[in-house]
Amino acid sequence: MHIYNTLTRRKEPFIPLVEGKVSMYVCGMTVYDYCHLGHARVMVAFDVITRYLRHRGFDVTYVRNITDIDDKILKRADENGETISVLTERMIDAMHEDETRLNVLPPSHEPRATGHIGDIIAMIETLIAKGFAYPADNGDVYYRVRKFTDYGKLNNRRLDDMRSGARVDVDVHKEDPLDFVLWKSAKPGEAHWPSPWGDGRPGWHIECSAMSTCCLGDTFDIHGGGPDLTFPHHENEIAQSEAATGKTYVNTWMHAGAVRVNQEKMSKSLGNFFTIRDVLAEHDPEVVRYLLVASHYRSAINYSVDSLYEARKSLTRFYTALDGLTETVDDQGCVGVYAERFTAAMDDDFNTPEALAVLFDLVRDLNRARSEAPEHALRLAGELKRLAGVLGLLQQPPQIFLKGSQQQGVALSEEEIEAKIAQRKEAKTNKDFAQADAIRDELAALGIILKDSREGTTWVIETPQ
RNA sequence: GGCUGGAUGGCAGAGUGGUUAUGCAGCGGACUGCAACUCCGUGUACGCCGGUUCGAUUCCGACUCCAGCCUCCA
Repeated sequence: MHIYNTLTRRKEPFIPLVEGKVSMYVCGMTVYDYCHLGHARVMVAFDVITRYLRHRGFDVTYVRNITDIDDKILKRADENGETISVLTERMIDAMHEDETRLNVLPPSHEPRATGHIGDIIAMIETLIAKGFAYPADNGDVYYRVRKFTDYGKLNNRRLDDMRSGARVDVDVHKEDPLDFVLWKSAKPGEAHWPSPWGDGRPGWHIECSAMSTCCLGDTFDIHGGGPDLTFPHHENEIAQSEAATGKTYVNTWMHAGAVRVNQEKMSKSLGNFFTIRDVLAEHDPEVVRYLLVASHYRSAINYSVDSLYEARKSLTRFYTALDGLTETVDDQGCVGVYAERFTAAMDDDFNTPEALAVLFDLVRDLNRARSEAPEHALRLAGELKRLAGVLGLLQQPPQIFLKGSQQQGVALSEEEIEAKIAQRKEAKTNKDFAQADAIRDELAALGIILKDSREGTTWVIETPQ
């Protein structure tokens, strides 16, 4: 199995620290607002990774933190006239709801920054004791970047190049403009915790170092996150943790690709983001998940209504193939070639597009087998559902997907549609094809597509444009 | 300015030193009362310029363009 490592900028054989076990930490949400599709991308990417690693037999401990104390949270709570805990609890609930709808499994642990203040303070004390950090006279504690000689290794940056970029705040309290804050002193009225340096709150980067070490140990296998976290966040995490422990922090760094809109990154600061809940108000969650799985996790994806349409069409093909086949448990036999190809694709840095291509090949095989070799078709259907399940897809009953899930308003009830179909059957029996076609056209105008077969007539909801 | 990715057929999107990705759309055929679904067949693809090679879309170098990070952002 190979995974692309941001640190080395190449695919490497994946060898976990402890055979058969994987320790993984992913930077989660700062809970001051609803999650957008960029968050969905990270959630789904690492959900697929976790599911696949477990499918491969690894015992995965997946930790994803929640940042529940932060400048943006203070600001938003203040704007809303609510306490930070009321705000963060509401956003955490919303986040859990979003991920459940996207069929994202909960992480093994979901530590919160406010639950680890003691660990954070302890790590800062270690850094001060080792000379990697210093308290300033304003009550802040800063990390002494130049003391950590490996600083910049994740991003291939040198401190002196960054200086010339001149995009760093000059702060009279810092020894060096590039030093970053570990502990922020509280202004009057701000949420705060007591510390050896006075009342304050943790800086952003230190919480991840403290929580990951706390949950997974000084060194662990995989650290993941969004594309914009490589610098400075993950660089700073390395500086903090490796200075504090003297050990390698993380073996494999993984970063998801960006979600774009009109070729621009979807982000809070650009204001061009779609929240997950807004998108799910109009689209089947599985369609959104499919869209995210249909591209490789590291490549950028452009979000558009067209791309959702494509995703729905693809899922329709899958569900149409599964429709009417009660999957048998007997997944042995001569269908193993697909599992082999699927595994080969996923072993290669979680190549989900390739894995889906294998499943499409399986679908063709299945459709071909439907009439001539029904038992083979059943086995293939079972295999399709099993493999797609590793991607968190195709677990709905086909009819539920094809007849339109909850969101889509259909003008007729199922009974009314069945009545129309019965009328049309009557007309067909009487060779009144004009009448039969009129009924079919009438339903088609409502987005209901009829399919005749030897067994009778079924219907599905047309993929909305 | 520094750093990191990317540029594939109408669209989306993998991959490979020489042989079909896959999906959607298109075209031809089968099935059908006619359709839909499904199946069979099918097309002009690898940004640009050099280099290495018997042969490069795939390796190397230059160039152009796009995106991201360097400031809170997944």
